Amino acid sequence: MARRLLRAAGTAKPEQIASELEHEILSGALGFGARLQSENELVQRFSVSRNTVRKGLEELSNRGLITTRVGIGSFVTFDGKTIDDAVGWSKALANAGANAQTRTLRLEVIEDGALATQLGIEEMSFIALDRVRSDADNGQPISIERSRLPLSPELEEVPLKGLRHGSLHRTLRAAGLVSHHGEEWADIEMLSTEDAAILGCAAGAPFLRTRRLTRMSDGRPIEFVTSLLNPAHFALHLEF
Amino acid sequence: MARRLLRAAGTAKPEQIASELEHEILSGALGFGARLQSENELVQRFSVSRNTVRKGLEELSNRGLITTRVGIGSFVTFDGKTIDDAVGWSKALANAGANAQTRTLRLEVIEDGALATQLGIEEMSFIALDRVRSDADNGQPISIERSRLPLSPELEEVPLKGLRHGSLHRTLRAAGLVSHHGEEWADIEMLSTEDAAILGCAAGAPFLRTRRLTRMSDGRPIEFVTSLLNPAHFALHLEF
DNA sequence: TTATTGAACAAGATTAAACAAGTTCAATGA
DNA sequence: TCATTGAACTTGTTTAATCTTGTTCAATAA
Repeated sequence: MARRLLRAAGTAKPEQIASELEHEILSGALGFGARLQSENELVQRFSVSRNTVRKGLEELSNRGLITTRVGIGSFVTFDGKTIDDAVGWSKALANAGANAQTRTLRLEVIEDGALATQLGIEEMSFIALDRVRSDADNGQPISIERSRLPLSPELEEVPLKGLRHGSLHRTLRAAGLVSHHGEEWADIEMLSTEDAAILGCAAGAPFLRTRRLTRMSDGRPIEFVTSLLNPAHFALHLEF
Repeated sequence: MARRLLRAAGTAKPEQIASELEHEILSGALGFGARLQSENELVQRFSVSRNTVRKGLEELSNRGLITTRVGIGSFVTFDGKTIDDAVGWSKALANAGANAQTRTLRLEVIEDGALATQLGIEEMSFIALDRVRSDADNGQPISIERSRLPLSPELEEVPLKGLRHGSLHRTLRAAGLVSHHGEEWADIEMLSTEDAAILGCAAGAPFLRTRRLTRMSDGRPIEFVTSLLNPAHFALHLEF
């Protein structure tokens, strides 16, 4: 809850609770129809009084996210589309409204001690998923995404069976890996010769590079993804 | 505390208290979102009256370091690492830990119908504030920031009197213009010859460009700022 | 004169407790 | 088998006490 508290710093407790639960709903961790924890359970979880919990739930009810029924509990009644492939904090927008095609470059298990150290975990095995995105019209590659997922029992079958419906987000959700908070970096990188070959650009061309690390609510890293975006096709966009 | 008191000897008590607390905030002892001691606790800590404590807190609030809420307390709302005077959601981090110097290129009132149209407002007068940031060590320019603020009665004196404490954030805060939400875009721009001359780089060099629009809670635009950041010195960083 | 104090009261936030009322489910007994 | 009971859960509602900051004002000290 630490991250959420940061965002809601200086606000009243009911607002912090509403913010935390709203995030779980909008991120899809609590899907349509799901039952929230009972008020007494929330009392223990947030270490507040029941009155305070109830004010938070009332706020969520006012926002149209949940409905509450006597003797039963509170349920998610928000049917809006949850944002696929990550939370709605920063998205890369294609300038050309072109449809993008995705091609998988590789999907396998790798060992990466350096990344494990960087993430502060012991597990050195990762699922490596490299994908290249292309303009559906002319077939020109416009971005590369390299995902690294710490290998967990829930994900062991992924390299064999592939992604669920071709979506990494759905695969992670099905495995119970829901992103809660994280970090993103954005800077400029000059293309290496290998990447330039994949992307059909000149080596040394400046590309927008984003690196994103998402974590679970307990801080365990879920995914580290590095994207190379053709600046002619992409800009980063963020609403706050 | 002894040293602090010595340093602030001869100044008013509220100022001493503000100075002491400011030091704790700037040093990181009180991080973003942290709650300050209650006023009654501060009364005991500094052995002054509550009115005096409150004056000190009011001073900190004016400096943009804390916000205070009835029935809850005072909270640190100063991020400490924001490169520009803005909300602490996306920050450009200098790779070199160098201190940055800021030089004002211009501060005047301009007319910009295109921008007014883009922002969806009728007022075509803006305060234009262009600043260049330089490495304090070697004096090399590393970024340009161009702010455009819709001219309002509260801001009419700014071009004449300058910024409050040299800070745009404090000036806006004093004018009651508090940013509530907004948008940001980030992409790559090749330097124009004029910008290249200011920045001491070659024309056509790829720079990180961010454009940010902040609005008040009622949707009125407060500031539109375009930044050009030297990719050798800056990366964008976002926590979510 | 000015800064500071001390005190009182208002108003918002939070807690803790008690009780009412709706739901579920298993045990009970005819 | 079937209806009933009752315990154990749920949310709904109210109350009082205690914490917080907001505001005002007269007394006091430098």
